[in-house]
Amino acid sequence: MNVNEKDYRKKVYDVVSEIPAGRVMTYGQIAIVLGEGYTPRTVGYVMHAAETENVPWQRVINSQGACSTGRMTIPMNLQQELLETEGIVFNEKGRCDLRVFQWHPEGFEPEEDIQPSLLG
DNA sequence: AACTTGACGAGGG
DNA sequence: CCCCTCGCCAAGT
Repeated sequence: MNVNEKDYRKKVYDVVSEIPAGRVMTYGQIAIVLGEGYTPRTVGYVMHAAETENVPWQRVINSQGACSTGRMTIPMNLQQELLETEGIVFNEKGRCDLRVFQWHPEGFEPEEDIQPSLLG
């Protein structure tokens, strides 16, 4: 039997559902985790419908640490406000520090490249 | 079936 | 740093 075509989106929602409060993932990162067939753009395309799904859609932001919901149906400040409620800090340019807040699923942890001095 | 449109991202200037 | 260009691929027209 053929697999449900909606499975393409479901896989994205599954990953998003794993993001804990107070952490974020980027569109590109999710595309890498899901592998072939997924690109940052298609992940974004899936996410535009996520507001009606039962997933923490607000925890997905762009690679610069900023919210991309600007001109869409969602007010751009709503996403940021929700994340700030979870403890994420944004600077005056609307960007947060991914070195601090980015979530890495199991099996996708980064190498120890991070300089502790940068976190202070 | 062809063309356009994105909640994107890397790289060059 | 900011700005622009190009690649990416599902969906809508």
